[in-house]
This record gives sequence, structure tokens and C-alpha cells, in this order.
Amino acid sequence: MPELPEVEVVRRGLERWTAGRTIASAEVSHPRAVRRHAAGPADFAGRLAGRVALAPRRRGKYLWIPLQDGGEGSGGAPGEALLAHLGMSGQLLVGEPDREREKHLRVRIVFTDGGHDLRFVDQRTFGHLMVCELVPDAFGGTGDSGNDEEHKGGHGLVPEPIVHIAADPLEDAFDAEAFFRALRRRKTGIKRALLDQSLISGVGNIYADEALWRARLHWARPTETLTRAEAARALEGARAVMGAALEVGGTSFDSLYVNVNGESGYFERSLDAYGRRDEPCRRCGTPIRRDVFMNRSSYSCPTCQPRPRRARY
DNA sequence: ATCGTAGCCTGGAGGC
DNA sequence: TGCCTCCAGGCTACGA
Repeated sequence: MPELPEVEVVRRGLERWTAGRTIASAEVSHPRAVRRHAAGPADFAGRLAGRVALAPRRRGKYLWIPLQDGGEGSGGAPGEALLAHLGMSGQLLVGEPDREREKHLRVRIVFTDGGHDLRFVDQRTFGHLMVCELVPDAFGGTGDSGNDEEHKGGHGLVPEPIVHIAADPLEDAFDAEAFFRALRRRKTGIKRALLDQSLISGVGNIYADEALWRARLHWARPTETLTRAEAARALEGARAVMGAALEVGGTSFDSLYVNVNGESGYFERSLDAYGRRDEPCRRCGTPIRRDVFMNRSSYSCPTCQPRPRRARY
């Protein structure tokens, strides 16, 4: 399932294949895919037609393409963007426009140059697309929200629907100090905090387990008792594991497809905790345990990550 | 205000 | 074989 590294791979693909191209039209074949676009599918399509897709940007698991008015006198800063969240099974695919329609094709965007089209394919329909306003970024105080590249268009701006989302740990704008303070103020478990996109974005169930394994912290560890060093370990664990996944993901991207596949895959062999129930911990050999928490699986090492005496869920 | 949970959705896996 | 249940899980709405 796409978490931050997978979404970043998609972003890079879009940067290569769609940036600078003018949208001719958009076709919504499943209204649920644009359910968060309040004005409806027709308005969604209408706002895309004739716009230029600028270089895509990303925060956490959200991806957006700033839209610039096409035609004459289009110098102003982009005020709108196409925002995408892939959910669990969403894919953004680029390919020959006349190829066969995918079974779960939800939205198709074609360009005025008649070249590769862009398709949103999503089996489980947890993902969505919408066109929305760009507003000043509350988190990226530096004005540069990272993505380690400088792009025209949309700097210091974020889609309005995600202003409440914190910066992700791979952004320059991420404020580690504020993150530590917020953790100490919370009265919850560390894993729930890592999954809370308003504290730190981009971390999903898989990378949360991996980060905590690296940090040697149990998922139910109360955040208010975390030492500064422990909180830093958790943050560094998240950074390291997502960075490593991104490196691997980056190498496997070179086809026409913007995203290889939505099912993760390539990084799977590198996982230390997630999905390794009863397999030996790579540090100490103890069989990895699986707990059910938040109605999903949590994997951890009973020895390296002992359950705290006082647990929070 | 803060914290925790139900429900959305589909198809693959496994049980019988 | 075919039907059933479970499982995956990010996010929002809602309740405590």
C-alpha cells in the first residue's frame, strides 16, 4: 500500500511525464473517486480542461499538481491544484492513450498534445482526486517545503484540504523540536502518534512498525514518558526506513508506468518487523510477535521492544 | 479540547 | 467447486 516513499516515486514519475503539459479533458468513470470534490464530477472535469499541469509536489501521502491557466496572459501564481490521495490501492498510470481500459479505471485525463494519458486506477476506492485551492503553508515557515527540488509554482503553498496535515519527516520544513513537544503533550501510545498525520505525516502502518523496531520502542509506549533521545530515535527510524525504501523504489521506476504497482513489493524483502510474524528478529533472533491494535496488525520484537508497564493505546 | 473507534470498499486467501 | 468469513488499512465523522 502506498505510503510516503511510494507516493514520492509516483510524484517523480509525474514530474517526468506530465509536467508542463496542457490538459484537454478529464473523464470521471466512478463518482466515488472524486467524492471529496464537493461541486461534483462535472465541475471537477471543468476545472481541469485547458489548464497546464505544473511540476507535482507532495506532503506525506498527498500528492498535488499545481494548475496554471493556459492560453494568453497566464503569468500569475497558480491558485488551484489537482490533489490526489492513493488510499490503499490507488495508482496513477501514464501510458499510450489508446491502450485498453483498466478494470478499475476511475478517472482518465488526456492532454492536448495527444501523447500519453494519465489514469487514476483504484480497486478499493479509498483513494480520491479533487481540484482545490492552494493556500499559504502553515507548517513550511521557511517558504520552501522541500522535496529536495526547486520548482516554480506552488512554493510555500499547500492544498487547502490538507492544511491540517503536518510536514513529513523528509521535508526541510519538518520541525523536530515541535514534534517532540507535541509528543510530550499527548496522552496516547507512540504508534498512534506516528500514525497521526497532524503530528507527522507520511507514516502508515508498515513504516510505523519499522520505525519502532529500529528505535526499539513498543507501540504502546506512552508518548508523555518518552525521553528526548527515544523520541529522536523514533523520528530517525521513520526517516531512515522511508529513505531506504525510496532508494529501492527509485531504481525500479523506469517504465512507462508512473507507479510500478500499488502492492508495495520491492521493499518487502527489506522489512524487519512488518509481516514477519514468528520469524526471527534480525537483531536478536526472538520470533516477531503480532498484536491487533487499532483494528490492524502491529509487529514487534518481544525482546527488543518490551511492552511497557504502563501501556497506552 | 482531546482521545479512541466505526465504517467506507473490494478481492484474495483460507476454511469447510 | 463454491460459498462463507476474514483481512488489508488511510482517513473522516462521530461519540465519549
